[in-house]
Amino acid sequence: MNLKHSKQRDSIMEFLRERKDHPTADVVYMNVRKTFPNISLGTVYRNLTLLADIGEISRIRVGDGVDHFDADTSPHYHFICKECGSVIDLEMEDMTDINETANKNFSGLIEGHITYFYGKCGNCSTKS
Amino acid sequence: MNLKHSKQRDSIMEFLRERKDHPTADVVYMNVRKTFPNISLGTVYRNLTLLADIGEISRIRVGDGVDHFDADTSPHYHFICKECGSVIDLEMEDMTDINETANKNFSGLIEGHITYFYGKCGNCSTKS
DNA sequence: TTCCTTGCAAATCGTTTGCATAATG
DNA sequence: CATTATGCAAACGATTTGCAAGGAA
Repeated sequence: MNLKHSKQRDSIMEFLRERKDHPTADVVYMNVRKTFPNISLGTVYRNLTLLADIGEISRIRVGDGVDHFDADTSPHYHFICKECGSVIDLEMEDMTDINETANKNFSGLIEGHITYFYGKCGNCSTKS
Repeated sequence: MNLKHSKQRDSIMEFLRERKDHPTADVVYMNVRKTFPNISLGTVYRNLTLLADIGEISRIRVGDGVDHFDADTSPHYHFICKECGSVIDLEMEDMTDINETANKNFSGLIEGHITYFYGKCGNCSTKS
């Protein structure tokens, strides 16, 4: 894959890096538009997909029907608040051992797992 | 919620119960159509959503952009093959303890987790 | 000058919904 | 009869794609 520089892509990366709340494509679009008023949603999607493909960012699917994106590609777990829907990083050790547990009665080959936790975030659990 | 009987719904449930490969709405539609040629996709979606809401079946989101459905509502983990995309039940103990692990450095309240494993299924790992 | 990237709009995909009619209790 | 369920088609939201024009190497 042959890449060329693009100010739009840089701006998307930059925005993603300064946010730790895993924005959606639309949120990226809204914000990058402050710098590039003419950028199109298509361009945002194209770049997010490209960046995810080359491993610069990661795509997070938490089952809310919308893809979230994260500039932090280091392995870590996510928490999703049932109330406000926010996606939060969790500070906990990696559970690579559960792959082996899962492999015990399995005929194929387990290479990894995706886990996310849900409940109420700090904000929403005090309010109620 | 007030329910009335419907042959279409019965047929959907029946089909789901005899399959353990977690079919998508479209697959359900294709198959139930053998019995009810005039059934509409809308009806299939309506019933799958209804059945999932009342807990008769469960909706599985594995990040492939399509919802899968499972007549087995008992808690269990799933495996998704990277090659063929099939969704397979795993026989392993429940890992409720990881909720507490995750809660340690977290300010909110963790109520549960969703985990799925990925890799190559028995079929696809022998072929390659 | 090559060919990657963009903006725009149309298209696609999975899913939902409004409406008039049919089936159920 | 009162209501829920259906079939159909149109509507939807998120994402992708074709194309002609713009920008980087």
